[in-house]
Amino acid sequence: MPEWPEMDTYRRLLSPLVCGRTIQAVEVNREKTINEPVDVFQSALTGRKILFVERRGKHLLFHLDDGHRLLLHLMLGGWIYYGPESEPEREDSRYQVILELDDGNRLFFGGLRLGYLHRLTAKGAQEHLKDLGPDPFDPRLTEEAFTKRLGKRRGKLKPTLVDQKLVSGIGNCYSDEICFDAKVLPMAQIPDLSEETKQRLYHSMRQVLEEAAANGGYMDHKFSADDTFVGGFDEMCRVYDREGEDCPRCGTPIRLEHVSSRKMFFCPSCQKEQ
DNA sequence: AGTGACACCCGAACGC
DNA sequence: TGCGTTCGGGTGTCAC
Repeated sequence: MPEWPEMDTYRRLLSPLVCGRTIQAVEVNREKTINEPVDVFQSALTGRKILFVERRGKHLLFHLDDGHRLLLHLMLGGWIYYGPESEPEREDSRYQVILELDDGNRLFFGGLRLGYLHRLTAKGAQEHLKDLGPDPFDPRLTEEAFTKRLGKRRGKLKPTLVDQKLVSGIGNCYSDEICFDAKVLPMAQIPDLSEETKQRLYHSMRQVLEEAAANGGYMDHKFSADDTFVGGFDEMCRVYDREGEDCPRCGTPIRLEHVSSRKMFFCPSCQKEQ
């Protein structure tokens, strides 16, 4: 669920808090979340300094002072919490991994059912991310580069937008929001799209992701005790999870359809096939 | 190359 | 209310 805006929000919030901090202790409550034996993971991380935090697509990379990286993917329903103590209503055991920092705060990784936190070499991390497409805001991904890239694809628009090889970071929610903003149906066939529509998709992609990130994305977990920012975009979604509600543009009820077990929310009136 | 099916996992939602 | 069952959703992989 966490997509580009959610992960970039985490990166922005975490960077000033954890850069330069040393990991003092590591708690692992679910061994499958990590990629090596718990004792190896713990002793390798203890004493390591976090240099900086990088986002690649929906991944977060914590760069460590020994050249290794901690690679995080929240997948479905994962979240991050930061503070001296966990969220009051949540037991520590609900968190799969907890990193204790040298300033008395802790980084809590929760909801990692399919998500993971892997300790990798620089090479290992690179290998893991080798198939990721460009970032939506990569300066090399110009309007022309994007429309060309999209134009090479066949098939339906939505499955292509969520394909991390096309552009990295777009998932179920924002693909629907982008299609709505660009006034095109998510089930439209890419070869049918006009050049203008592909150009609109490019600008909608950047506009929607930027607006969502500026409002804290749609995460439903607080980042810290006094956090009122994360999740602010939840009520700003135009179509996602709004089946039956009025389209904010034309008033037609939003429709939900499934394509290969994937939800698509759209306005059947003001979003078009081309 | 696109499409669909499946496995992974477990909290949440649902049904009785 | 409470217990058992089903479902969802990103990604990787595999078959067609």
